Amino acid sequence: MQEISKEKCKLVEELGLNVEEKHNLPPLAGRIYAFMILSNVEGHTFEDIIEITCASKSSVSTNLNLLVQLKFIEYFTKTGDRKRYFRTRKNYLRITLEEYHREIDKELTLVKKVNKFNEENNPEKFKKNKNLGIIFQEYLIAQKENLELTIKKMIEFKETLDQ
Amino acid sequence: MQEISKEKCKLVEELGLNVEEKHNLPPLAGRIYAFMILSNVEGHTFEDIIEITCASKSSVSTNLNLLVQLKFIEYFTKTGDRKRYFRTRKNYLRITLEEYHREIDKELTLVKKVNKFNEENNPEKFKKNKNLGIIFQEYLIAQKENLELTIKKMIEFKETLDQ
DNA sequence: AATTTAGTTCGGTAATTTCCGAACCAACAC
DNA sequence: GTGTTGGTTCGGAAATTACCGAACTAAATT
Repeated sequence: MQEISKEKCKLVEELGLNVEEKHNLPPLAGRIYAFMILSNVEGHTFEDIIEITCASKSSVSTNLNLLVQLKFIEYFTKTGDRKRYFRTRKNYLRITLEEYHREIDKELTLVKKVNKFNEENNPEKFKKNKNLGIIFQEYLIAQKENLELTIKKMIEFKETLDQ
Repeated sequence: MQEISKEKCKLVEELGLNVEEKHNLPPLAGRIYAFMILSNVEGHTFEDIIEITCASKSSVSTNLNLLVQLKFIEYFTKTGDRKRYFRTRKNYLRITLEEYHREIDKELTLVKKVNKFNEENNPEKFKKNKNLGIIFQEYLIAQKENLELTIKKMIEFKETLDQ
């Protein structure tokens, strides 16, 4: 039985909501993941999660498995103990950034297509606005580069430390 | 009665989906907005939109009003004509960026809170991961700065041109 | 006054999502 | 074998969303 502070509860809700919408997860998955990010305990059991989230066994099972499958979390076991112990993966922040990267890439491809389309089909109307389209496109490129740089930084940092 | 190319139709769907999820709009609103972004006609009537989207009067009404209210589009009228003519606002790209900016800002505030929480409450576990949290935080700051720069660029560009 | 035009409002339905409970399974404990 | 622990699976309930049709309004037209 774990004691959880009011502060942590509030932060779990807030971070959970954010996780949920950034990664398009069910609310419960967001809360579980948020809780693990904010936890100092190395490994939470199935039972823990049920208590903390006040959700049913079935929902917790489904959402834990979803998070594992999406590689947001992982579990380990202890010899002579049937329970699973869940925790965030060590590289969960990098995973997040890599997802953002895919998103940006998709948006950039689309914006390029839109700009090209408007340049070809609506030259009168978009002559003046074309530059804005290009500025937008450049913004996305800069963002993508920043992402790539950050991902590289994270990998380097990790590699000098553990593993 | 407007003729719309296959290419445009496909792009409307693709861009519509993107708009829908980036701005959290109903699908129909996304498609309407996407269609206007890709249009060379200055001003589409209510009837136009119904035909193009194959949606009902009520849905079109609701979603057009939503888009107007959120300042994504605007309408003008012609003297001696009861119809409204809808089009994207001239600054619709800037509006988009400003929305992204609010989003990033929210995320940055949250990430700072999370980092602070973990530093204070989970020092053992997060000692090694703290730096990753900070790298993530710095990534968000860089992104925010890029956004601010781009918004400024857009405003400057617009000011030298019209108005 | 009656009709048409341009659009709004409201009630309800269909689709989707999220969660729950109950039944179930597999492994171990007694 | 019977019970308990740790968890999965499945059917359905509840909530939410997106859309539609029908009835409505308000202005213009005949």
